[in-house]
Amino acid sequence: MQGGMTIGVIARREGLAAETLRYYERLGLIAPSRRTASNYRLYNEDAARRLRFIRRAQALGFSLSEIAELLALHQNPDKDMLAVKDMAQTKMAVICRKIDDLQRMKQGLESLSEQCPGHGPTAECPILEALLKDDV
Amino acid sequence: MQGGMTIGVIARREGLAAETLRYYERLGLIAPSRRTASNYRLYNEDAARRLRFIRRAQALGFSLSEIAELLALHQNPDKDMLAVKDMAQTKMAVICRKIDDLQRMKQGLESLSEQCPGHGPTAECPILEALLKDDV
DNA sequence: CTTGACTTTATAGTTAAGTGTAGGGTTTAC
DNA sequence: GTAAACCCTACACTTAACTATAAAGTCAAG
Repeated sequence: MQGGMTIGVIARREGLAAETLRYYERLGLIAPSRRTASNYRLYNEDAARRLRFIRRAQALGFSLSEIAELLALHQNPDKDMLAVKDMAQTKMAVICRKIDDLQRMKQGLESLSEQCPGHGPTAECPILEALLKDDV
Repeated sequence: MQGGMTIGVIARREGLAAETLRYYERLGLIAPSRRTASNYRLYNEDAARRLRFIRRAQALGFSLSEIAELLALHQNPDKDMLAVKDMAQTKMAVICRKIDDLQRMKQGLESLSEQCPGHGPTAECPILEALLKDDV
């Protein structure tokens, strides 16, 4: 078995399950560089680099389909890096909105929590009362 | 059809789909106060209050199963409001961690975006290069 | 008395990113 | 030469919160 890593070897090296690699292949994210006579996938260092790309891009909040787009942009010499920068900035905007939403949730929980004495029957719990109250 | 709202009426009033109400019922979140002779669900104001409870609790980041717990706490006179406060504080901690994660993503995207001149072939894009680079 | 807008149940599909299984073939180590 | 560990495909399952469908029954208006 020379000239490449089998799926188990590269998966172990990159900290993924072999099925995850096959899944990524179905999505068009990575393909083995070739197959053995017995149809085993063989991967090279380029595949390992792509897997690290995927991991890092996921850590920045990109979905697998967005990562496929990013990889396609990288592959295509006619494309401009503006497209990449645009994706990064769009993603930043999405993340900022999520942060805002979460901060609003946090503040809501904080102010309700402050009103709760912390003991007594739940029927008098100010948190539950606030959630149940009639006014919209 | 007196003495209650049919599923379509309360759903429209609360801005939900009727199927969502049936779904909530399967999860044990709300039940109609009674059924007509022809087996139609009938809801009262209490159900409407519960639906608003669900909506507000969702807006604070609680899952439907957590909301079921909250409603059960409210129903049970033997329970203490400490349990509610604990859930609120646990949820706050979860939200804080999510905010941290997102802030780290945002900073990563920001610093990569700053390095990108914004035009030129994608092969030279510093964002893609950073994601692809060999060192761990 | 029929048409259309409701309602009922049970069941299946959606999204994202995997994970698990069945039923087979292959390679490696002893 | 055989057992363990690996690989193949195809398909089903997972979670959360819905959403949609089919096939049937009910209700209100004209």
